[in-house]
This record gives sequence, C-alpha cells and structure tokens, in this order.
Amino acid sequence: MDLSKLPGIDQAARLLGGPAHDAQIREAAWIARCVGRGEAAPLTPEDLATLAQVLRTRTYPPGTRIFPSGQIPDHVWILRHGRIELSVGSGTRRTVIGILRPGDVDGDIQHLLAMPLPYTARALDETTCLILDSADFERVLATRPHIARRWLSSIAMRLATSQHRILNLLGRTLTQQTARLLLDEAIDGQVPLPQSTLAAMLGVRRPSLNKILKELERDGVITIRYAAIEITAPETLADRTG
Amino acid sequence: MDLSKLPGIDQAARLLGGPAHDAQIREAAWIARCVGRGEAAPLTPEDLATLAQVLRTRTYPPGTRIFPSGQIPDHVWILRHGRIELSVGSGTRRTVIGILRPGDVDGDIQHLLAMPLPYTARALDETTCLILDSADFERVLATRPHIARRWLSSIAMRLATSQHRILNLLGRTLTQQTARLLLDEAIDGQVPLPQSTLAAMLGVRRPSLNKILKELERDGVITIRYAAIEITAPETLADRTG
DNA sequence: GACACAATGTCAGCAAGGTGACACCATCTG
DNA sequence: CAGATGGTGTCACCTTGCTGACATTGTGTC
Repeated sequence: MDLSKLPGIDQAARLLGGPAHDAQIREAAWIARCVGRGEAAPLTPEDLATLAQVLRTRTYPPGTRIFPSGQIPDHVWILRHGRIELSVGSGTRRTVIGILRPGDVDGDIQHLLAMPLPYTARALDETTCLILDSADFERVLATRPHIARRWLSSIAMRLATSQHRILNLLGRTLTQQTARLLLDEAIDGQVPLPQSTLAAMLGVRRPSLNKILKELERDGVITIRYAAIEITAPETLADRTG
Repeated sequence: MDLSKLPGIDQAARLLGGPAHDAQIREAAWIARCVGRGEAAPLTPEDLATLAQVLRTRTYPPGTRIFPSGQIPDHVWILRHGRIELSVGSGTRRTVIGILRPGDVDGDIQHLLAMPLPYTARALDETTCLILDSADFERVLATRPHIARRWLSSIAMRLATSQHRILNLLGRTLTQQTARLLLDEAIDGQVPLPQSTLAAMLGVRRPSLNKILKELERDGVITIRYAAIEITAPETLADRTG
C-alpha cells in the first residue's frame, strides 16, 4: 500500500516542521491503520504527530527472544516486519498461543492490567518493531481520544480472534481443527510454518498432525512443502472445517 | 459492597438535580467498577451522570434467549444479577464459550467491529441487565475519555481471560483442564453448574468429564452435588492443574 | 560437494476419550 | 404425593491421538 496516500500525512509533516521526521510520521500513519480499522474514528494530523514523536524502532535477528514470560513489559511493541511466535513451554512440548504478523500489537494488555506476560515472544524471522514506552502509551491514550478509540477496536479484534480460536478447539475432530487453522493462518494460500509449529498451535503432537496433512494432500486439498503448506483447494478445505 | 461509599455518587446526584435519579446513578457507579479496575482513570461525577442518563434496565426469566447468534446487536448489555451462558450449537452438543457473571459486559465487541454475535446468549437464572444503546455507547466513548479508558481495561481483561483459557485447552490432559476450569469458575469454593455445562466448556462429552470428577471426589478434592461442584481441597486441585 | 541442521514420513503399541444407551436420583410443579 | 424434568452414574465397544523411535529428505554453509 502507498503510505503517502494516507490522509493527514502531509499536514502532520508540516506540523512537525519539515521532512526530517517524515519517516516517523509514516510509521505513525501505518500504526493508525494497524490499530483498529474504525472509520468512525479517523486520526487527525495532530494524532499522527503525537505518535511519531514517541516511537522508536528496533530490529531483532531470527530466533531472538524478544520478551520473556513472567515479566511486566515496560513498553508496547507494534510489529512492522517479520513474524513473532508467542508460546509457552519450550522445544517440541511448547504450546503456541499465536503468531504475530506485521501490524499486530502486543504488550499493551499487560500494561493495561499490570500483569506479567504469560507467554514468551520469539522472533521467527528478521523482525523490526516499533516501540512505544508504557508511559508514552498511557499519555497518548489519555490525551488523544481518537487513538484511544482505535486502540479499543484493536483489542476488540484480538478478543474476537481469540474466541474464534476457542470455538475451533472445542469438541472438533483434528481434521476440522487443522482445516480451520490452515485457512486462518494462510496468506495468499500459503502457510509458511513448519508442521511442528502448527501442531503446537493445536496442542497436538507432530505425528498426529502429519497424518491429517497427508490425508489432505492425498485428497488434493493442500500441497506439503518444506516448512510450509500450500492450499490448493480452499473451498474443499472450508468444507472440512465442519 | 456499599455503593453509597463510592466516590462521586453524591456529587453526581446533585448534578442531576436531586434524588430522583439516585438509583440510576448507583447503577452507573456500579458499571464504573465493572468496566475495568484501572485506578489510573477514576470516573468523575460527570461521567457517572452521563452513564446514568442513558441506561435502561431489563430483566429476563431463566432460559430466555437474550440474544441469538448471527445478528449485530444494537445495544451493549451489562449483567447486573444472574448468569448468562454464551454458547454455539444446541442441546448436549453445544459448546460453551463462557458464562457471564454480574459485572460482565457483552455486545460491545460486536458493535466496535460491526460483526454479528458468533454465539447465542441464554439466561441461566432470573437475570437483570443494564442496557446501553449502541449510539449512546459510541457517544459516551467519544465524549468521556475516562470511561473509554476503563472500557479499554475491561476488554483487555476479557482478552487475557480468553488467552488463559486457550492455554488451558492446548495439550493438557482432561484432568488438568478440569482442575483449572473448576478453579477458574469457582465462587467461594462453589461451581454452580451441571456437569453437562462443564463438559460443554471443555468441548468434551459428559461421561468423560464424569469419570474425572468421580476420581477427584474419590480423592477428597471435590464434592459432587446436584448441578454443582464444591471444592473441598483447593490446594490439591491446584496441584492437579499441572 | 560435504556437512550440519532442520523438517518430514512412518510405525507399532498404548492410553484416552467418544458413543449411545440405560438405570437411577433430585428437584420442582401441580 | 405423583409425575415431569433434568442431572448423575455407568458400561462395553470403538475411534482417535499419544509415545518414542528411527529413517529419510530439504536447505544453507563452508
């Protein structure tokens, strides 16, 4: 998408007094898209400028433990590039709560509730995050109603996703769960995750998942690749979700 | 708790010009407690008055379908008395997403995201709700930053609960899941739900759950009653959560 | 191309949970 | 107090997923 077409960018740049902060403003505008899609509450140029002033960028190599479980994070992070795995436990017995993709936000819940992170965040790829210190986060929420309103939508969306996932886990066969998981995680028909990770997302062992995947491949619904699944017949897969 | 001790009630009553709206203000103050516990954002008397002006009360007999799935609700409801079951499917094959208790809020997520309710809401007891029309909800959020801030905490808490539940479902034995569910749902050591409902919350059939419960009872951890479980040894039960 | 590493494919035996059915018990209503 | 309703206890049989192990294949590096 073309960020320069976002409303408010030019005005925001002028507000800050020049193109020096241009990149930051673009980042802020990008957050605006990520944090809630509520058209009811568009961000003003001032909102964008406020966000841009307090953002930092940070990159992590693949495999980095971005945040360990059990601590209260002192900042909120917004994923810009790459993927982050949220998991509990380690190795092949871990369970995966979710995979963050560009645009996803984390650490805000724990700040709002003053609770420690219940999972560990690990970079799957080379990853860059936008960092917002907790104090700045609080200040932005308190002084920028539009941003607060969007953040509300962002958390609401995560809650809806989480409930959807619970529904998929309860009282369904592994085939049904697998079909739905693949559809949920696919981007352009590709699910770029190894089978061990997919198994950890369903709380089952790899051999069990592998059996289901081979059945689906035999039926021509998916193609199994190295550390990835390709969905070749999305409609058939949808049928199998029950 | 003694509502008359809540800060702001008296001032709010005066703002509204007398004791006529006293009950409504008390309801609003009660909401204030329910919607987020953030001491960082206490509600002002004006906030309470705003809430009180737009609230309606409604009661439902037990068994009522309060809201059917598949529709976008036109109001937000806050549970005052009784319990509401959120479920998908019907009869013994339904799966239960959650049980709302006094203080819980629902319908706001779907309004924020303009999505239909993915589950059916059914009253388990004689139930009274405080009703907030969607338009009023939106107006309150836009004009009362403190309320918006509290609502943010409310949704954040629901998200944390939801993730906690996913963790409990993934890769754990039924005994572990049952132990955690009982601890999570207990009030004063009592879980006033029939076994069929508990089974539907774990996505498991009643005979399977019954077997686990009998084991726990044999070990003196719980007592099985009619449509209820009493936890007699919470520490032992906690040990069994894994 | 040789190597290390990671991911996939597979199996036989075992444990856990589903199925459907039926008897029995608690509670409520009339 | 009698019947209706709904909750609980239990069973034999079957299906599903786990266990742990091992062989094989893909990918990137030196």
